[in-house]
Amino acid sequence: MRRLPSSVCSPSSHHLNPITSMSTGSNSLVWFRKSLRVHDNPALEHASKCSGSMYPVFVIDPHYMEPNQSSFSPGSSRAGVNRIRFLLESLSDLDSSLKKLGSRLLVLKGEPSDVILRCLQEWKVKRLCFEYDTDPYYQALDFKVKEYASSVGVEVFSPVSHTLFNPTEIIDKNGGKAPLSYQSFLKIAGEPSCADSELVMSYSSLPPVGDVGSLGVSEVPTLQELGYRDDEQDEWTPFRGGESEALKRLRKSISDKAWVANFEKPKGDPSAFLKPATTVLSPYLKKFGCLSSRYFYQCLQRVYKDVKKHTSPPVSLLGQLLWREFFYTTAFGTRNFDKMKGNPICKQIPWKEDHDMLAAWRDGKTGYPWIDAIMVQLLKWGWMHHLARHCVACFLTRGDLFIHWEQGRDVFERLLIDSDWAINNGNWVWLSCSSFFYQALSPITYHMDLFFVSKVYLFICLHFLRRCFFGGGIQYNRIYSPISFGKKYDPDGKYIKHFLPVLKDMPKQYIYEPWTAPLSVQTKAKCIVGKDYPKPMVMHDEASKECKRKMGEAYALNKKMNGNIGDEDLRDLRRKLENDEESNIRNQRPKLN
DNA sequence: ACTAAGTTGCGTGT
DNA sequence: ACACGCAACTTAGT
Repeated sequence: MRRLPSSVCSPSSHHLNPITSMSTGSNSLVWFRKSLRVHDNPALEHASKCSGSMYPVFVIDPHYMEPNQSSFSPGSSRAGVNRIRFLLESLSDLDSSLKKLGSRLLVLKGEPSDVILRCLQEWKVKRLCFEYDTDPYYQALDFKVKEYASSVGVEVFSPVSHTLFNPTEIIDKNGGKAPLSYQSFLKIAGEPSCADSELVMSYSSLPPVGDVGSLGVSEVPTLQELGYRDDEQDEWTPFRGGESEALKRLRKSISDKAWVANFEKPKGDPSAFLKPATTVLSPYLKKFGCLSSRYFYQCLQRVYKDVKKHTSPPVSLLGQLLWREFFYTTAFGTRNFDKMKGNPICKQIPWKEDHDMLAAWRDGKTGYPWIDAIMVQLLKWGWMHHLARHCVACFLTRGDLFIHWEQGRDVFERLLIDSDWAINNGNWVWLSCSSFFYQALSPITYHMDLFFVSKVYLFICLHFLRRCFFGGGIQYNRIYSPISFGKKYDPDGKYIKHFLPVLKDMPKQYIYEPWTAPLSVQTKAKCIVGKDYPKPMVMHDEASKECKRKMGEAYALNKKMNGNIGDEDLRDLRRKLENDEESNIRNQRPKLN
């Protein structure tokens, strides 16, 4: 077995009690939450060093897992069936890996801190090991568990191993604040400690599980045993959960060295679904930790070493891994990160509350096939390409509907198999132009040293100065078109036809705008717009113009108030914007007729 | 006060 | 494929 650097254990190393940590021959409990894997799992490794029994535990938390019939799609109120299934597959895979090593996974049900406390008592555990977690839910839960454990003399080992960096350390290095731009994050973060350390990838055997007593331990349950139905939908996610699947997928991705070396995120095709344009490693990395981010990092570095030229962050594959780190750090270092109100880095914007519009977006019934197909892919697969997520998020918020990003966030959080608290919230804040939205200058800055050479460079100089003083443009003006964005990748609409079969016979010149097709064409395609497929809920040109205007006013107010905007200010602005909108419509009406 | 720098748009033209 | 006009920012650091 190979050792890890001690730095990975840092956040709670002060919990190492010199008296209890000497108690060899005692029992240990490894509590799995994320990190549903054997490889590079420091909590498991530490627990396995006990010379008594080791109890590997997973707690089924009713808070997340209680079936809810009144949700808009099958699942619990917090998770769709796709993600619950993905979790159960991950647990089964973990259980079978543990069984091969002479152990097994013990599944218990209940409020996790209650369950863990009972386990500690019943099994006379002396060492409790679980991965450190920055999500607010686990911060509160873990605090309770640690309090109890230290009060009864149980050693707690809680290493940072979900991320490459320790968010606490990065925030400290940055003077107590989370860095707000990717570039500044990279500068502060530097090299991760796993860059030159050996990771523990496997074991020859694990300590045996002791007597489990009367605590209601079970095997990994099935969907049906948990009370879910999966016969209500014809298509489900093609992605299977688990560490074995994660490692298989990783090996397949990195075996194509040229593909890894040339990976550039903004160039991927969001409409590719038969063979997605990205690795689809996110479900394995993010939510359940079936794949170690540190192992992935080392694999990428090995590939980069072997090739002459490769892309770099932010667009490279490594760049994607570091985006995850960036969002974890920012989310951990920001108060009320998942809310607009009371969030110091979030613009206060008078978003609309409109349940019907939200439901139309959520159910894939906006009347824009590109948007609806993406939302159907979310419902069916629990996964979409990153840029496809951008399109629907922009459409819901600042692009067309002007609905609150928190409501879109809730839908994603429930349905995505890779949904992750920090990354999901971070991306919604970003896409709604509520924070971190700055735009780089063009590479023309590189010509600075040539300014004096000729008239040509004088021109470039003037151009540069203009760009410099007036900036690269603010992003709320840059709206993804629900018609043309998809078209440039998939002019035939294959993606739309797969996820919206009602449009499968619509000719390709109308597939992105079926309401423009003559009635004879709609009849022939057996798809009458307004009957078989909805009419567009807003006209994009007008709606996006309206949104830009509202964003402009909201930004101006934020600037004027220096970010200190109260409920009343926001209500007044909302009223003003709505009045303006009405009078604009009134003024336009005569022209339209 | 000033400067530097910040992940990924659209429509139109060649 | 690439270039241009569009409209005309905000923050952190000095």
